[in-house]
This record gives sequence, structure tokens and C-alpha cells, in this order.
Amino acid sequence: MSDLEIREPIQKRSIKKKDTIVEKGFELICNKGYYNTNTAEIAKYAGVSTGIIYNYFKDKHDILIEALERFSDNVFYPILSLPKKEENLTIVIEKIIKTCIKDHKLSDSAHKELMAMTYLDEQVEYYFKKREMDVTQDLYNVFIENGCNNNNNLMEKSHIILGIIDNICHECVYHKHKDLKYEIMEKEAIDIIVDLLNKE
Amino acid sequence: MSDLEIREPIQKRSIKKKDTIVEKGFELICNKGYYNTNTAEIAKYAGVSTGIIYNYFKDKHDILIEALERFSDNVFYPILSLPKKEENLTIVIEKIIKTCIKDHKLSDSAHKELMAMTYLDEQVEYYFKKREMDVTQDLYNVFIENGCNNNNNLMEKSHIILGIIDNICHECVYHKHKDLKYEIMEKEAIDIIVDLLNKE
Amino acid sequence: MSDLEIREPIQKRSIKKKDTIVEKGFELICNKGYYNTNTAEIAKYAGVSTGIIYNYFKDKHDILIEALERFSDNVFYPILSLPKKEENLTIVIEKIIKTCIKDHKLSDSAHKELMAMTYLDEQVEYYFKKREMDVTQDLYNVFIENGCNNNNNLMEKSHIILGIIDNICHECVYHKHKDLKYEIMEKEAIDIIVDLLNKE
Amino acid sequence: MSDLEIREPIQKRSIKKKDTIVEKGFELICNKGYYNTNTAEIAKYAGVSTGIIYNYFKDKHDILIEALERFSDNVFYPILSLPKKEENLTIVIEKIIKTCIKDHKLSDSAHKELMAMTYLDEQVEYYFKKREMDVTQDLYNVFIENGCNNNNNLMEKSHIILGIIDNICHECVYHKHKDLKYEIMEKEAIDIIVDLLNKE
DNA sequence: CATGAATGAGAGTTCATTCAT
DNA sequence: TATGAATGAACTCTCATTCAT
Repeated sequence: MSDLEIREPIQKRSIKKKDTIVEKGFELICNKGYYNTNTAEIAKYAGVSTGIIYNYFKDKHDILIEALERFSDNVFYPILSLPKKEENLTIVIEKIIKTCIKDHKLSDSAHKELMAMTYLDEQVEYYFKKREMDVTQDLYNVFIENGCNNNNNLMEKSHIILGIIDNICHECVYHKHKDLKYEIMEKEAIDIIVDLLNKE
Repeated sequence: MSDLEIREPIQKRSIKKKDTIVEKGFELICNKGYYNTNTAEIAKYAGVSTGIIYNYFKDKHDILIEALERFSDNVFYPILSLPKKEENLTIVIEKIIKTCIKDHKLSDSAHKELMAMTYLDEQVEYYFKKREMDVTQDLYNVFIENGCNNNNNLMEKSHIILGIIDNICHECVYHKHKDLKYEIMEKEAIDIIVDLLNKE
Repeated sequence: MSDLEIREPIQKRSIKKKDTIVEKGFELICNKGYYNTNTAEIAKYAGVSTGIIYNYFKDKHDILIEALERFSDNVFYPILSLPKKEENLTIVIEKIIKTCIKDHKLSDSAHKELMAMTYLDEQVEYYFKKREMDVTQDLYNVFIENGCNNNNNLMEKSHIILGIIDNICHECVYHKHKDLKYEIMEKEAIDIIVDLLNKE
Repeated sequence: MSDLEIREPIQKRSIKKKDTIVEKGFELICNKGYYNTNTAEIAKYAGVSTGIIYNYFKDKHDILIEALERFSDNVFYPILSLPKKEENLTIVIEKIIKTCIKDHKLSDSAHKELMAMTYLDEQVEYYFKKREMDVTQDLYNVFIENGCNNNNNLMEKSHIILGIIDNICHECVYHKHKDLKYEIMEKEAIDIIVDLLNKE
């Protein structure tokens, strides 16, 4: 490309093509991993020639970054729908965990591949951290809505709670520790969280 | 390698050579990442020929796995020394967190590279999970020693606590969320943990 | 292009467009080199689409050739203005060398890139040689005007003199030989030339 | 290669292989041009795999540079054998020009391709300039040996003479200017040079 | 046992040219 | 006429693994 900048496509067909490359490329990256997916595969899977990729993207990495820009909300912390007002906090937490477990199972491979990239690539880490903070804020809002108005340091607590939820979900989804009883862990986790939210 | 199985070296010199490859190779992998380290570099850094590596190891991946077999305790959950009996649980938790933060800072790059591999490679994940369970058990023992004998589901609680500690350490070490106050998070985390351990 | 011949533009707007491509393309080629300039850049810099280039030119190479057709006088042997009648031959030669050095400095990069092409491309060589002969003729005329009417083999001498002048200018402009004194070389060169012109 | 440096081969077979790559690669580059020769071709022509090239050379360019290090004396200013003491200077010059023309014809393509590179690549230019100075020095020595001991600025004159000889040889070899008579140019050139050497 | 030279498939990227609009 | 998106062959370079010595 030398001095020519990356085209930002204007025509509808072009936009669609760029979208296709991002979507199909991201699909492959999520399924097979970034390093196991080559540009020729992405082009083929997207139904385009290899060359056109470099009209729309600076390089292979750029495809991943564009994909995260668009889809990071769906793949990092896949808690897609949080409950609103519920009868009590326990039910709120239970619902969140249920959703989280379900969403995790939907995108197991994608989640793994992207979490790996989070550790290998600063830009990917950036999107992960941003999403982490967004979800913390969402949780915060849910807690407020469910009566935690007078709670001190609620944002920090929300972040800790997110960590606990994420951990518990991982355990429940992947069942890697045979000596732990998951229903108990889940119950305990809910208790901790509810206690924490009720304090002060 | 064709049909020849991997030699399990018996002579002292050979054992030493294999050890060197594992150590030096792991050092490089931790510093530069698995994919950024090639076998020629490992051989050179270990002071051996590239060919000899394939006498002792099935392939490049095998070096990593052997290294984790030996060193995973030092790199995953780098909580190298847990406190024994302390005045009270708060002090116990504070000390653990302090150690954990310190150890994290020591091996930042290694930790990142290996966490990435944990998501990319099932065998690496295995060692990570094993180590996770070992540390959970260690925590459990520390809690028992500090008076949590009558606590229900202490193992599950220990695991949850480990998650909280690990999260809090990450936040403190990497400071990636500008809107959160870390001292507060740390204080809250300690409170949660102590409360959890004192319940029942 | 298949069977369609290259359009020779008749409409004014088209002629102007072709001119622009030649001018801007040549500018880029001179500054960055033929192989470092791609057609997309030329099109962009000329403010046209990449496709249109192939309406006016057979291929990328054709742009260069058209440019040389128009501009070779300015870039090969950049002795743009020769003196007319002067007091004596020494002054004539001195003035020529001065001009030549000045012009060389103006178009250093262009000169280098085009001299390279002269060796790589027979068509470019053709324009170079033609220009060389033209400048030889110009020199011849200057010498005649300054009293060399009775000189034998003046055309051949003029060509040799052109070579000496060009060499001396290169040395003075690029100063690549640290062991040579340029003022001396210049003085000697002038002497040689004047002697040669005064012989017979 | 990352951090591994380029091997400087020690074993005889390896040295031979590196030599082969340089020789065959240079042969191709001289015949087809640097940009028209790809690494796969060089490898194939040298009877090796593409990979091995990068054990011995940093990159493709490095092959050219190594080749020039070895062979630049043969291809730049291919005046391979200068006369020693002769009856008079005219004979000396005539012999030099004869040799030069003969040598030029031997390596026409190589000379062109490398002269082009001289303008495109600073490292190639370096070898050219070095060779230019070496030949200047050789000429200087020949002139001294043939009685020019008392000549002022003989080194500078030698350089000018080299330019004249080179130009004249080009004309004689390539005959690109139909309006010039080469025998006359050659005769005039010899006269100029002899006169120059006899002055002072 | 040990060497390190050798392999060659495969990677990401470029660009002159074409062609649907 | 004009556009600029699209093509795809070709390029340089890397590296896990093999093998002659």
C-alpha cells in the first residue's frame, strides 16, 4: 500500500464487503484461533480475493481489531442481558449467573481464543478491559435499581462481584476441578454477593 | 522421529542436558512468548544443537509441557509462600494479598504468556487448573490453621476466595481501570473474605 | 486492454487528463523511483481513477516513456541554458560547468532514478542517448560561435568534452572520492577542454 | 531468524555452499537484473532450498552485496589487466582502451544491471566508487611507470582520464550515436590523454 | 549421542491490470 | 468516458523438523 491509506468504503456494496470480511474473519479467528487462521482462508471464507483484504485493512491484525471494535460486547463477558428490577437481590444475582453460564456455553471456543489474545496483544487487552468496565457499570446500575442506593464504594464492589460471577461461571461451565461441588460454590457465591451488597 | 521413541535419558550428562533445554527453553518462552521463540533459539540459549532437542522431546510443544510439569508451581498463581498462624484472619488475608501482588510483579511477562497458553492449549490448561486446585488446598489449610475449623464448605469458599484475591491482585498490578480506586477495592476484598470465613 | 487500442485523446479535457497523468506520474517516478511508485499512487496524485490510466497508456511503463518523450530534455544532462558568445573559451567552459553543477543539484533524485532506468530499459536508454546527442550538438554550436570554426572533428570532440564535463560535475556534486581535490579536477578539466578546442 | 545471527559457515562443505549461492545468485542478477531475479530462482539455480539462503545471508540484498564484495573488481570498470612499461604513452593508452573495450563486450548485461544498481542502491554505489578509485590509482601507477613522474595533480588527471576512457569505450561498444565516427573519437581521446599527461 | 546444515511448505503482503457499474 | 473495487499470481522470508555426517 505504500503511501496510500486504507480505503474507508463508501459505496454500499463495498461496505457490505468490508463487513463480510470482518464477520467471516472473526468467525474463523474465534473458531480456530488468530494464529491458526491465515489471510487466504479468511478471503476464501468471505468469498473475496486475498488482495482486497488489504484495501480495507492495514494488515491481518487490523481485521481482528475491527472485529473487536464491533463485537467485543458479545464475546468478552458475554452477559448479554441483565435483569431489571426484581423481588430481591438474591433473585437478581441468580438470574445474572444463569444468563452468564448460558452465554458462556454459547461461545466457548471464541471466548477462549479471545481471552488468549487478551494476554498476547495490548490492543485486544484494551477492548477486554473496556468491556470489563462497561459490564461493571451495568452491574452497578442494576444494583442501584434494586435498592443499593446507600451502598458505599458500590462501583468497586460491583467490580469485585463481576470477578466472582465470572469465576463461578467458568467453574460451572468447564467443571475442571473435580473436588469442588459446583452447586455449593454457586450458592456460596450468591450469599457472598448479597451480603456484600447489603452491608452498609 | 519416525518409529524411535523419545529417549528418556539415563546417563547423568544426558539428564543434565535435557534439564538445561527445559530450563532455558522455558525461560525464553516466558520472556518472549511461545510463538515468538523458535527451536533454534532455544537450542542456542541452552548450548546444544537443534537436532538434539528432538532426541529428548517429541516436538517444540513438548518442551513447554515438560517445563510446566516442573515449574508450573512457580508461574501459575505465583503465591509462593503463604503465612502460617497469624493473630487474626484479616492479617492472614492482608499478607496473602501482599505476597501475591509482589510475586505478580516479579513475573509479569511470564504470567501473561502462560495465561495465554492456558486458553490456547488444553495441556497447559491442565497444569493451570491443577495448580489452581493446589493453591486452593493450601489456602484451605491456612484457613484451618487460623481457626476456620467449623466452617461449612470451606474448600469451595477457599476457591472463591482465591478468585477474589487473584482478581484484586491483577487490578493492583496492572491498574487498567482508571475509574476504580484500588485501595478501596483491596479493603473491600479483605472485608468480604474475612466475613465469608467468619460466617458459620 | 485486449484488442482495443489506446485512445489518443482528442477532446481538450481528455488531453489535459492525459497530460496530468504524465506530469504527476513522472514527478513521482523521479522522486521515488519507477519501481517504488505504483499505478494507484500515480492515479491518486494525478486526481484520476486507476482504471483511466489504461485508457491512455498501454501500461505503467508507457507512462514513463511518454514522460521522457516530453521531458527528457529537462532531466538528462540537465544543462538547461548554454552561454552564447563569451570573451574566451575558458569563460565559456567555466560557465557551462557552473550551470551543470547547479542543475545537477536541483534534480539529484530524479537524475539518479532515471540514470538507473537508462541501464535497465532500452527505451529509456534511447531517450538518454538522443538527449546526449542533442546536447553534443548544442555544445558544438556554442564552440562554433566562440571561434572554433576551423576545428577538425569538432563534433567528436564536443562529445568527448560533454563526457568530461559530466564526470567533473558528478564528482563536484557527489564528492564521493575523498582523496581527490575537486577544485584541481575542475581546473584541470577546463584546461583539457580549452586545449582540445584550441588545437588545430 | 529473530535474534539468531547469520551463520558464518566453517565447515568446508558449507563454505562451498555459500560460495555457490553467491556465484549463482550473482550470475542470475547480472543476467536478468536484481529485481527480475527472485530468491526461489537463486536457490534452484544454486541447487539448494530457499530456506538455506537465509542461513547464510540476511536477505536477498545481502547476496548482492556479498557478491560485490567478491567480484566488484571484475564487473565495475572491467579493465582487468593494465599494461606495464611500454615504448611511449600513446601505446599505453591504446592498449588500455583496447582491453577496456574487449572486457566491456564480455560482460555487457552484467555491467548494465550493476550500473543501474549503482544509481538505485547506496551500498552498490559504494563498491562502484571504491572500484573507481582503485582503477584510478592503478592508472596513476601505470602513468608513473611510463615516465609521468613530474606531472602535477597526476591523481586528479588520472581520474579524468579514466572518465574519458570509460566514455570512449561505451561509445565504441554500444555505438548508439550514429552521427559520430568512433575511430575519430578514439584517436582524439588518445591525443587528449597523451597531451594531458605530457603537460608539465 | 550429537551436530547444525538443509528442507520446503506456508506465512503475510503487494500491485499491475481488469471489469462491473 | 470514468470509476475504483476486485483480482490473484508473485514476492520475500520463517521455522519446526529431518538427516547426513
